[in-house]
Amino acid sequence: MAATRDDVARLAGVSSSTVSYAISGRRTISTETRLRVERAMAELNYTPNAFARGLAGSRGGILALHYPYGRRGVTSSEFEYVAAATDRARARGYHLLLWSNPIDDVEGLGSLVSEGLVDGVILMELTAHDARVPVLTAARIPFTNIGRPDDARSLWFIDADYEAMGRLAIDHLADLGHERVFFLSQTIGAAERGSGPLVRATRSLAAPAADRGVQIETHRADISVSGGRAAFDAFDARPSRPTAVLAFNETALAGFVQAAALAGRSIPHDVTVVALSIGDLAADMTSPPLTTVSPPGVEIAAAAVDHLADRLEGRREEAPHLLVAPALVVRGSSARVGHR
Amino acid sequence: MAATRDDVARLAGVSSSTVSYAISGRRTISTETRLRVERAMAELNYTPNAFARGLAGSRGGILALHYPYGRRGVTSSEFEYVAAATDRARARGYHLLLWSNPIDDVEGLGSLVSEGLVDGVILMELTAHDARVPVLTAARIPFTNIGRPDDARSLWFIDADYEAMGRLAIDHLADLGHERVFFLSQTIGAAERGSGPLVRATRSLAAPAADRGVQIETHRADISVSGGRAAFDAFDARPSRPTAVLAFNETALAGFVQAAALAGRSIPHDVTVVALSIGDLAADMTSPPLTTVSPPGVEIAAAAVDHLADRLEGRREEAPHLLVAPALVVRGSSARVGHR
DNA sequence: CTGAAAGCGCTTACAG
DNA sequence: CTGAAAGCGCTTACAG
Repeated sequence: MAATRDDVARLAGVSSSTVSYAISGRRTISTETRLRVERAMAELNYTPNAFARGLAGSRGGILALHYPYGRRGVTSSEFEYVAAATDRARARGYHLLLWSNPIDDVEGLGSLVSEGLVDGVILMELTAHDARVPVLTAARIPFTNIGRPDDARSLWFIDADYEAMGRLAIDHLADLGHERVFFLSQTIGAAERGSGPLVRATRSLAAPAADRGVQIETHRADISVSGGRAAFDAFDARPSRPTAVLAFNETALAGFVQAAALAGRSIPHDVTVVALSIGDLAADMTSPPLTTVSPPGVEIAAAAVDHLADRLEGRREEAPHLLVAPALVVRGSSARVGHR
Repeated sequence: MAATRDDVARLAGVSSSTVSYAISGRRTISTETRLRVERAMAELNYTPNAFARGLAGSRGGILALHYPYGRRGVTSSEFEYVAAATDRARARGYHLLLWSNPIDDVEGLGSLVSEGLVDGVILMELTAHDARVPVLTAARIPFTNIGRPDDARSLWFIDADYEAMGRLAIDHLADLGHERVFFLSQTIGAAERGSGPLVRATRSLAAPAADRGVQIETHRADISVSGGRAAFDAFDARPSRPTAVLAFNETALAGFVQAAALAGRSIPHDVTVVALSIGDLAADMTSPPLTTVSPPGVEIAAAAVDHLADRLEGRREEAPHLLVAPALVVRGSSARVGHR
């Protein structure tokens, strides 16, 4: 059915290795020969067989994007991540495979790698001591990370700039006159213990808060809508309430906002809400829409693919540590203290 | 580095073809031989090479999930789709590749297929006259569809049961006493013209509405938050307003809900809202959370993988047309007419 | 600038 | 029940 390289060679009147070199460009070829080969390929509608290429060559042109499954909080922006990575991979001439394991099943990852199917891996949602890192290192397969483990010195990674995120959020709140902030944080499960993002987001608030004289009161909510409702109850029960909420828990925030509305507390008149790491779509779903400080997920995913492709193609040597700046988008949920 | 089939054969003291047959089970093997082979494989930590398998055999164990990109409305539940498909594929012993093209770039799809990498394809988000269908048919590659084109007689597909969806929604509204319903529909772009879901969702309302004496007033909103705000203005400006909104436009609904809140219209006291085809996560983001009638996206994705795998493995003959029943989840946005 | 040939690691008839 | 061997369609040294 499908044409092979030999068919093309025959039609073009050259050897099959010449066809290969014409395609890969790995050795000089006369313009005339190249044209004959190209015409033959077009006529036969020829596409090289991916398996044969992968088996014979050192590279197969397939990347894997790995996310840990069974996580509780699936944020709504994740599909954009995946789509952006897919599109960028294709633009660079790669296929993108989706891989997923429970975060503690690293053997599964190991055997996937040893099938030899993929040239490199992109790891999503790194935890502080991510068990996937040593597995991929031992397998000697190139990989890059979205997020970062605690010890990332020799690793390639792209991460949100949490320090900038914390400062942006605190500055926005301080500029609006807020002096006490209720930090709607997350409970940490066994798997996420010491999860990088939460730890770094939390830490990033301390210095700017001190600088701006803002007092932070942390509440760890369950990653669930009901966890958010309970958080509101805790918030609302305080004799003297903070004037602003800073959330790093998308799912709980939904419950918090609902409970606030039910209790007759108006956002932003009675309480200002700023959300960390929430996509535009989700931010626009609530009324009022949420003021957010978020890293640009789509850019991060595309940049991760570029990192890995550059590395595989030998265009980069040293391991880059790329921090992506977040953006503050002021929507309707934040206002000046005492605003009416 | 990695062990090959020959290494295993040598260690087990058998021929390499025996190792292959021990793995595939395609011919009878004495228990003792099988055990020796298994021990050798375990000791060498052997994993078959995926490229060699794909090249030599007829099946490579890779499926592709294809979504059209550049669509405007990315719903928040799509990642769950993809994750569910990935997990099910892995459970059945397949890798899942993500493919994406602009909906009108069918040549791109054609050349992806002709690389021979994948055993079969799952098409997402079918339109009424989807150009991908003839391409895959001509390529003689097995595929199954999530959604369906107009002419789906000979195709394998899984779709939401729109008739059931419409009836469930209208019955719920009628049971609550609503007699006039504002249908928050979508504008249709060139690409989605005659898009299956919108047409079928719209049609599905007519019969039950007639049965229950419900009057439907359709408004086509842009798929955007501002489109939803404009829709609310149109809704609110009517001298005599419908008492309920039925939405098939997730993004616009967000704007509608915001505008309603701004205008001081309370949901569900002043207006009942029921949303079609919205995921649980998004439904819980608003306050109040939304009553929804939605198909179970995760089940559909997993079922599509099963269909395709069954077909590839010769377990099914005739093309199944599977309609998945939607579920009504009553949350806080719907109430009896005149409810206080 | 181009060709003939070995080899990648499997699967699967063909023999026995 | 098992083995020896051809072949899948490429890439890439090796020659010229």
